[in-house]
Amino acid sequence: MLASSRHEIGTAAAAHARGQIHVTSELDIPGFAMKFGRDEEIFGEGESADFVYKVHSGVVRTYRLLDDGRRQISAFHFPGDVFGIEVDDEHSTTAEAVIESEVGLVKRSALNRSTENDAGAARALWALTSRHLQRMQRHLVLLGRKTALERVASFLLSLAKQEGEQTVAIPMSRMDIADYLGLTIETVSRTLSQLEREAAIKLPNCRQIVLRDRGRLDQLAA
Amino acid sequence: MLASSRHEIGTAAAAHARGQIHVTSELDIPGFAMKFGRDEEIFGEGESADFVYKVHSGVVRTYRLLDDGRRQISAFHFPGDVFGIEVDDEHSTTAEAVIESEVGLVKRSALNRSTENDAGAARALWALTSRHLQRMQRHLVLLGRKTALERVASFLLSLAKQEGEQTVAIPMSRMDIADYLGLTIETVSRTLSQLEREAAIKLPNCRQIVLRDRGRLDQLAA
DNA sequence: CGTGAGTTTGACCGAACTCAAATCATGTGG
DNA sequence: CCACATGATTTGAGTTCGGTCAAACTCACG
Repeated sequence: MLASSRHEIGTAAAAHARGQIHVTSELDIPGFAMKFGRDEEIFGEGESADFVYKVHSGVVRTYRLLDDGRRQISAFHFPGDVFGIEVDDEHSTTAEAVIESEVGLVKRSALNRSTENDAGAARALWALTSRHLQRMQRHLVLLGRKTALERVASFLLSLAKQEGEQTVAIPMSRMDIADYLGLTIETVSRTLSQLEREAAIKLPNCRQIVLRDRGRLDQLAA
Repeated sequence: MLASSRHEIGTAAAAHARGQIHVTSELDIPGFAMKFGRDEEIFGEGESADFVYKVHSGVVRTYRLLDDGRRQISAFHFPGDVFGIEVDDEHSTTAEAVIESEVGLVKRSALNRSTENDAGAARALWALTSRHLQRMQRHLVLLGRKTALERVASFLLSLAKQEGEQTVAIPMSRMDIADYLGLTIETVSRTLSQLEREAAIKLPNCRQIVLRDRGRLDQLAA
């Protein structure tokens, strides 16, 4: 149940202060980009929310931690996804790179300025937040009402949608999947094995999954 | 596991068309108010999202339904809470009155108009959505990582915060609580009984709970 | 190759679920 | 006002799904 120990190499804000940045332009608001290594923290829960982030490449997880180490990953963010938006001054989750990732940053102050003049920008920001909310609501059903088999099937399909391919690369560890689906790594592993026995998928190795019977998965995803 | 049958007396939009409305002003945007009886539907998932709603009195639940009837209540809305905000044209959840409730309505078109001119209004709308998102994230942890005891304790405390009193009125049924916490009614009931045996609470009747040892509840809520 | 983290598998356990019966609450008609 | 009918809640007994603990396996890296 305990989340594995994570090394905190530094936050985006800290690295920014250290000058480890690559300037670029982003969206319609100027920003810059940063690279984060595997498991590197992008921002921490409770930290000052000075930036909004966008995945350029790689995968990012955002999560909340309970006192005793139980972890709930609220979302994985893929290229094109924006994350770290907050109304309050503090981040309500921690964000880490799942694999080496390039992330675009926009200063929140700049964003605020532009939303005060530009109703379109304001609406875009709201729309992003609202999409997050929709994802959370779907996730809520999954965590509250679905079986392990259904959770894993839903997860695989959502990954497949990301990739569109027949064979899906799994960028995250079993621990990440478990903490996202509200299961243990053993249950995730067993469920994948079961799906393979049922010939719904094939797993050549633990980071690669071939969808063999998408109908079966769709049925399970409900 | 099946949600109990619900009678659909009509939607807000339909009633509006029938003229069953009480005109009033709401927030900084003019709107009107409606009364809904126990279990009456306010809007349905997939229906056109023509209004945004605010609880004046009573309690409202919003939920999603799976094909086979499994239900996940995403939130209870109490007086002062705004619900039914959508970016898309369709409601992503169903909303029903838990008890007789008076609800304020604002036309979305009016809201859109005002957010295009007024950056403050736009930000207020975004802030509301963002608060919903925060609630969802906390709920996510509860559904994914907490035990039945912890879920029920968290729920009681959140109700108590609504009321601020020592003795808490429970407006919703065990079924509602179960579908909110991702449990069964039997588990909810047993857990409440256990908390009573532990002297953490007292339940004079099934719709009334006295908080006896808030420290214990806080500890469980983690 | 050897080492160690990550993953899979096995055996067992326990929290929550299911099914069923008893109890409580609420509203209705006599 | 009481007695009953109906639905909601509680309690009980037994089951099961997913968790825990432990061992075996895999694979990437030095």
